Amino acid sequence: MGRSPCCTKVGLQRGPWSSKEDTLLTNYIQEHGEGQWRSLPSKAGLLRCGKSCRLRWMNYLRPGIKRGNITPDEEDLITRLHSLLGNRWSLIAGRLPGRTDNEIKNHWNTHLLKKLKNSGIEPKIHKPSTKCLKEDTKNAGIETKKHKRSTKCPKEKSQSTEPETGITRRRTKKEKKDDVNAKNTEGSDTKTLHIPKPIRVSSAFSRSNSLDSLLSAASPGDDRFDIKMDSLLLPLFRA
DNA sequence: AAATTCGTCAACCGCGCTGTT
DNA sequence: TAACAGCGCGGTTGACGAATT
Repeated sequence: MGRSPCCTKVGLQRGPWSSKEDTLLTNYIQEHGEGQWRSLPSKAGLLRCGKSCRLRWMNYLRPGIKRGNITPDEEDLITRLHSLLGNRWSLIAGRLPGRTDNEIKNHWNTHLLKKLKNSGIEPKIHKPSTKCLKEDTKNAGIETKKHKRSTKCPKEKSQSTEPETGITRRRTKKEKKDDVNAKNTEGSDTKTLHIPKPIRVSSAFSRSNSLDSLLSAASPGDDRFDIKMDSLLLPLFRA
């Protein structure tokens, strides 16, 4: 489908938000409500794109947002939900009042991932890490967009595309991760499996963030139900 | 003290979906 | 039914402070 850029980037402010911008956005939304993100910036007097405004509101300015101090209970819940849902951060966030998908995603990537690895658990499948589990993971229905994007040309980044000069430079985290992945697969005889086109489960039913709505949206016998059950419950049955 | 590396997280990017025309 | 607009999502980046060398 035809798709125009979300905004013309010329003349728009980027980077961290100032308190003045926060105030403008908050005031506007309090007066007019959420939505119409595309036209919101000009109406609110902001030099930001609509997406940026939405993100700022959803993650930081919205009333009831908790910041930091994720409790052990919350961590436990995140871990369990991740074992059920995979990287569906918005669904996971929906079960944690006051937490945003972005915060949970960050916390997962920076804290929980390490924690699980340190305790010998493969975070992606929530089982003890063993080589033979690789194929189970791929069949478990937990799929990410990364696979879909793998054919795209990588975005040009001045830092990461620097030619070999012999000069030490700071490596991006992606490069580091790629190194680890390369090491892990080195000498591996893991076969490339055909993976069916990933299905975005949340969108297959509704845009609600609610796990309950996801679970109740389809009924047994419905194709969508089978997909949903595979996606959500197979990892548990295999445990 | 300076240089380098690491860790964190706010923000950006691009894709795909739904709704509307 | 195609084209488009708007939105939400998940992956990734990069700035910045902390820790280490």
